[in-house]
Amino acid sequence: MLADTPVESPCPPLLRRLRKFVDPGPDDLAALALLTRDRRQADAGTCLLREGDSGRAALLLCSGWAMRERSLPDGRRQIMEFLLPGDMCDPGSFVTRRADSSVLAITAVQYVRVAPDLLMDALRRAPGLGLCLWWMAAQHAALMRSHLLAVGRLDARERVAGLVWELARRLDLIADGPPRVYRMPLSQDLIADATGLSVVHVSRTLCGLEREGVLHRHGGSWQILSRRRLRALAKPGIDWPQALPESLRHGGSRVGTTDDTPC
Amino acid sequence: MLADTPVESPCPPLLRRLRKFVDPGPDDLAALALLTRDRRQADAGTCLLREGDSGRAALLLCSGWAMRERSLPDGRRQIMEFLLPGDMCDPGSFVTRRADSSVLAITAVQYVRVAPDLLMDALRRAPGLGLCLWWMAAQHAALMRSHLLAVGRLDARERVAGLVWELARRLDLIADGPPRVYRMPLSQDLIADATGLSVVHVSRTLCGLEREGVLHRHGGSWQILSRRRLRALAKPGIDWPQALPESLRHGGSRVGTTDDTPC
DNA sequence: CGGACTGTTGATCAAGGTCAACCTCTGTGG
DNA sequence: CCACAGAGGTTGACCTTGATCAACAGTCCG
Repeated sequence: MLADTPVESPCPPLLRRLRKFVDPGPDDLAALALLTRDRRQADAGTCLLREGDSGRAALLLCSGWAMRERSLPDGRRQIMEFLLPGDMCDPGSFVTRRADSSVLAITAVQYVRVAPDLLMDALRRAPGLGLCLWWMAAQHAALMRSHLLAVGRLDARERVAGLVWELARRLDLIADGPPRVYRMPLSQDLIADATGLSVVHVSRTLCGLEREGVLHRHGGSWQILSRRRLRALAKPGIDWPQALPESLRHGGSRVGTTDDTPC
Repeated sequence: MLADTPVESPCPPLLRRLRKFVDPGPDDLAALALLTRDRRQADAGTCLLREGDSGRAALLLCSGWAMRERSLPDGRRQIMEFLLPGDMCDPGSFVTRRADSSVLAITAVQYVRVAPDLLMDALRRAPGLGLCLWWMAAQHAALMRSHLLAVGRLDARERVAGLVWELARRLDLIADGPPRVYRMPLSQDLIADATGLSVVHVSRTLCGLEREGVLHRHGGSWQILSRRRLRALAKPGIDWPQALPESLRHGGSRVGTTDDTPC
């Protein structure tokens, strides 16, 4: 049985998230722990995965911040998402020939590189893990849709506020207690490329929000002064992330049926 | 064995796509056919899935066009994607409590509603089906990233050209021979909400492209006059979609290992 | 024939981009 | 200890893209 192999603490932020929303069984957790053998680290600015690469592997971010971006020959670029500790960065690459976007470390990071066959193996042994991945992928897709809505239809204030709100919420999820001050290693340059604005306008917008007493920045520390107003600005929030539906929870390795026979 | 249950032709466009890129085994195809029992149809304008709904089911579009959109209380909306015949519209809803976006029929459509346990069952019996879904999800995610790049960093001409280019390519994939004239039931209103532009500006942009001899419209028929120039405008194309990597193909029900024992 | 819907065109306006100067840190080397 | 460089941030002036408003032209349909 997988359940009693020695478990070296794999990735606390991820576990915290999964426990809260998906409720994986002990076998699944053990299988997950086995995936995290190939630990690595990288300095800020390093490219963990380059657009066009064919080296197929999923990345699991354990500490630090990273981002996924796609850029054009002329220098324009769009940041697709910021990756926080506990984020699994596309297992989709397994079924794809070349990466369509790059992943860059924003700060120094620790991460795990998961090879395809390792994951496939784990999936076969602990089917509940598949559910976890599926859930993460679904949450991720919803987040991408929020970004698309933001960039396509919100104005500058809303986009910037939305980004700050999103990141604060995501940090809440992986911290044990929601902090009053958030550490966010974001240059305005990054915010601009994530929101589709220019650096200058991001500066203006942030100053505006600060002047109105919505938030306060100092160094890399962000404080949300008016949760209410920030949230109101960050429209597309819906309730995110959502827990796995009841019918699928408390199942451990069970995959969504009502009968109790394992596998 | 599933392989010899009678197969009522399920959804030709989907099969065409899968055969070309994923190469599913006979068991997988049979399992797929069994999923398509709950056939339905809907008129243009009908809402197939409403934002906030908790009814969890995947939709498989068999004929006609649909779209996924998300809208704000004040009327702004963003179209996330257009759904063409053969598109599977988020099996992600299975692991989610409420839909974060709506799916609307653009034309009259035929579609299949796949219930969660039906799919879960099929996945257990024909594991290769999981690979198909995984592949589709990965392609879909890449497409969403293209949209995000477009809306965030491309100008109006590039966005509109990009959309036309994308749709033409996708139509090619599900047709047997690439047509010289594409039927696209797109009002400029839809194009606007998909590209994050205003209707008026879409009109101007399209007229511009037409004046320059890049494309030609008449009624719902679109003709690409200069493939080269349209493609050049539609930057973010990468090569999409990508076939499944060799190591995973020709596997039928095998899931990415080299040994031949089934399951 | 009249209305609804979609597309086109012109005039005007505003959100946000661009360019450039300047400022504040922080770290580095003399 | 100071001088300096470089990165990131702020501010102002000006310009451009695309939004908005409004009028009008086709087309479809009862």
